[in-house]
Amino acid sequence: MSSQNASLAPHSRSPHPGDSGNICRDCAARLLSICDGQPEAQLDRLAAITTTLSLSPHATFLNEGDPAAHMFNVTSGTVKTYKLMPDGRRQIVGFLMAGDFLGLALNGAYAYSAETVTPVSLCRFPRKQLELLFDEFPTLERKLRERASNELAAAQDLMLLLGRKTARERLATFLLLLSRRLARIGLPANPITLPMSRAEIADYLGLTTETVSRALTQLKQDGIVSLHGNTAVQIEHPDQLLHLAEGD
Amino acid sequence: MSSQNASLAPHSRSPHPGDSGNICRDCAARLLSICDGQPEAQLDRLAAITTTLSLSPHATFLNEGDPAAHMFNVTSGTVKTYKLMPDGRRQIVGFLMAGDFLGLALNGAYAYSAETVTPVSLCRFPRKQLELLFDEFPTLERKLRERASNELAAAQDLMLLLGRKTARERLATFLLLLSRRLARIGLPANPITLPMSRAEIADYLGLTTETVSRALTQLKQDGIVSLHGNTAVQIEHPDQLLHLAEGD
DNA sequence: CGTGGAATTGACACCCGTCAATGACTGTGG
DNA sequence: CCACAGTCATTGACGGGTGTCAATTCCACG
Repeated sequence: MSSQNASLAPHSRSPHPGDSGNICRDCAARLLSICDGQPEAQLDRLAAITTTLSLSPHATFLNEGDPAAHMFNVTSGTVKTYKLMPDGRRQIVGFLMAGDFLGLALNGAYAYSAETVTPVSLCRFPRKQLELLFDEFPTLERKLRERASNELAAAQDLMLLLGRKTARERLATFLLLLSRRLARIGLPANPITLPMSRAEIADYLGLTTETVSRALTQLKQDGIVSLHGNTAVQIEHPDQLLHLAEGD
Repeated sequence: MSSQNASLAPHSRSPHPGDSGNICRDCAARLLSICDGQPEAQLDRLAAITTTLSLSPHATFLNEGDPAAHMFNVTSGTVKTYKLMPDGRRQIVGFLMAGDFLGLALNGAYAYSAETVTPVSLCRFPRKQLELLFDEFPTLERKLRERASNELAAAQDLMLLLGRKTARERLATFLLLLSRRLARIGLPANPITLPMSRAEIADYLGLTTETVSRALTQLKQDGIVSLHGNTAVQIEHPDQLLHLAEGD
């Protein structure tokens, strides 16, 4: 049951002659991605193997266990990557935004599934061809290694969260992480606009939607945050939120 | 309070002339590590910047937040990497054995602390010089990227465990992981010899020692495993253990 | 064979999950 | 512009799994 994905809508804008630039050189997410700092010549080569896609929300475009034929770069929107247990329990292992790379493979198969949260645009690279480019351009491989290291560090932070933090602390940590992340990609950091649902937050934090809701209400009642609608969260006391997140 | 570590005992066996080989070429863990498949010339260069260390158990040799001056490769024994919260809560993010690489940095600082579990020997590389070697030998960087990818996949498996599995399932998963890991480095896979204490298992699985103990007793009473002393665990029904680990 | 730390076991409390009901948004159609 | 429906979020009552605290028992080591 791979790719039960009706709304995948490839806008195959492969580079064509007559363009003033190429899709990589003009990429809005370039400075955020592994393409940052790559010389023009390499960008041209990269563009030649790139396909850009636009997906609607809630589209599964990658299934855990499927042969890892492609790698991706998110250029806009939010993607969730997750793992499922046979009985349906779900753990979201990452929310990916502009500049983030995905397509991690283990023995040639994807290690997780991926689904869009919002409308998303991404670049798709054939895995084999991208690996060949790595051989040619070590700076690209360097970028990817650095990226992998950062993700590993983030994963370990999440392990601490999942293994040792209370529901309240998890939510506080999450809000701060998201705030910083949004800032990095140039979106407002303080009235945070949550791209994802409570259920998705819960699956990321190892909780239930009810517990997320209760924890959020509690933060609101403590005056640490305020809510405006379901998706806007204003952090009223960043310092208190930080203390909460770190558990002291 | 960096390196409050009395038992660090560097046996500085830097390479010296007259040796039949170099410390990397003769390394017992070479085939398991990032050094696997590297040509002789690169191993010589690597050996030139390598210091080997022998540490006794429970030695902290790396502190979260300290400047990341070195990177390490475990050649024998078991190391734990962990993160601490201000109030003392601990999450072990990995047990590292022969062939494993550590020294992950975030903004030039270590992302976790590391402590020996058993007697350990490791190779230490100055970070700066190792990075220079990466520039020269892309195959080395490739190895490291692959390693980082694998660790990321392992980290995500652990996230699923920490976020969604019951105590019983966590322990089952742990025993299977450890069994496979021991096999890979050439140690017996079925009567598993646990290098770590119950408390360390607990800090890895996001539980308490009491819960680990209870879960283990339960597995024993179900006839799925049997215990011989505190450190030997025999898996009687690998299939049942596997089902348990996956939650069905 | 004795000693001390580690592991196990027990009693109990509490946080969070479960199940269920209510309430609040969003978008659609009258 | 409003009414309505459907989905999502919140709130409540309750139970269970795991943490906490304490007392044994076991085991490795001298």
